[in-house]
Amino acid sequence: MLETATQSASFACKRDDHEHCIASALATAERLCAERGVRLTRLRRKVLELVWSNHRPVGAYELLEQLKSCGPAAPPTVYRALDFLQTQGLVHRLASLNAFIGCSHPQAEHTAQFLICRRCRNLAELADDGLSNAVAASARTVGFQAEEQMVEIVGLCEPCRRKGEG
Amino acid sequence: MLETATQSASFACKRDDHEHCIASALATAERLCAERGVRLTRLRRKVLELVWSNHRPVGAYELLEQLKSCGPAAPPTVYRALDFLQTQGLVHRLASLNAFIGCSHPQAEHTAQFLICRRCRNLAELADDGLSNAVAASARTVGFQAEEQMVEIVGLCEPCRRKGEG
DNA sequence: CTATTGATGTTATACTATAACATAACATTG
DNA sequence: CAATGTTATGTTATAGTATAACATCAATAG
Ligand SMILES: [Zn+2]
Ligand SMILES: [Zn+2]
Ligand SMILES: [Zn+2]
Ligand SMILES: [Zn+2]
Repeated sequence: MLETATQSASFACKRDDHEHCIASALATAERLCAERGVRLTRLRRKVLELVWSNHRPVGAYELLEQLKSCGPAAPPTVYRALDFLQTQGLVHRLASLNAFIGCSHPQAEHTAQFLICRRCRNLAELADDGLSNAVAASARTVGFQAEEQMVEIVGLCEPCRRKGEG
Repeated sequence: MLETATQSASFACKRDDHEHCIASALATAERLCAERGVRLTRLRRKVLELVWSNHRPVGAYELLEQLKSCGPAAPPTVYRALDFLQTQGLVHRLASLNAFIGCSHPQAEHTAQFLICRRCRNLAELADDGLSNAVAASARTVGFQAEEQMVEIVGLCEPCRRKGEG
């Protein structure tokens, strides 16, 4: 499959595909961690599964509640797992929501942009290299060397736009 | 003075100009609030002054401590003032830092981008309409209608870049 | 096996933000 | 001015987010 510069996820995922979408994310994570020689432990795997199961930006304490159903868990438990998953590029943190979301293409290095629908609360991840370059270029005009970008966009996704302002 | 699409502030402000820079921000705020028929009360004005005095992204509880030196103050005191100032476009909130900064050109409608130096912790505000349009256009490619943008860029400002990685 | 390292458990605490209700200041108007 | 409605502030409590510090456990490596 040819990959375009701009990829999106989550808005596109139908409810029916969702089990597959979780399984696929976990399989990719297993593979990447094996390749990298890092340990996707049961706990970390479980947290990643929960992140994908929610299928929308989810807070650390929400994950904690869900995690408690399979054993004891305290805040550091979930934050440590999330730190690992972020380091491995398997989840992203959304600064404007204090929430986490599974990365939809963790196999590729990318700077991501996030589209947050204010109506249905769903999220899509872009990896628009052109946009990312434009951001870096804009910073460079004032002599600033960009290293990390946080681009989070709030608005209406297509389905919600069709349904009207509601 | 001709204004270009991309404006920057804060990195450019020398320490010597800083008193003037605070006074000017307060004067502009007074004028804008008068024009709009909203009340820049003593408390709100004081909070805005503190935001500018710090001259870098500053947390609500830092402001609270500073505010306590002129009377009683609790968290809601400072958060309410900040809410007002944000609504009037006089300060911006930085989602990635949980911090606030004075807007460097509150007289004009704009979507801002923020450059955060990881070394000196200073911040510059851009208002690059071209970039803002590029962000909106990128969202539109997947049918998303952008309404609010959060663009926060971490890296090295020019002076810090010259001084080396440190 | 044992030393070393990395991962998890556990408790406490720091930091960020808002809810809820009481009081005070300000504005309108009769 | 007095009565009233409205906006702003004071005050207390609590919700929500994240990390420090230290103990224990599990997985390698020698
Ligand atoms: Zn991603
Ligand atoms: Zn939507
Ligand atoms: Zn601004
Ligand atoms: Zn710097």
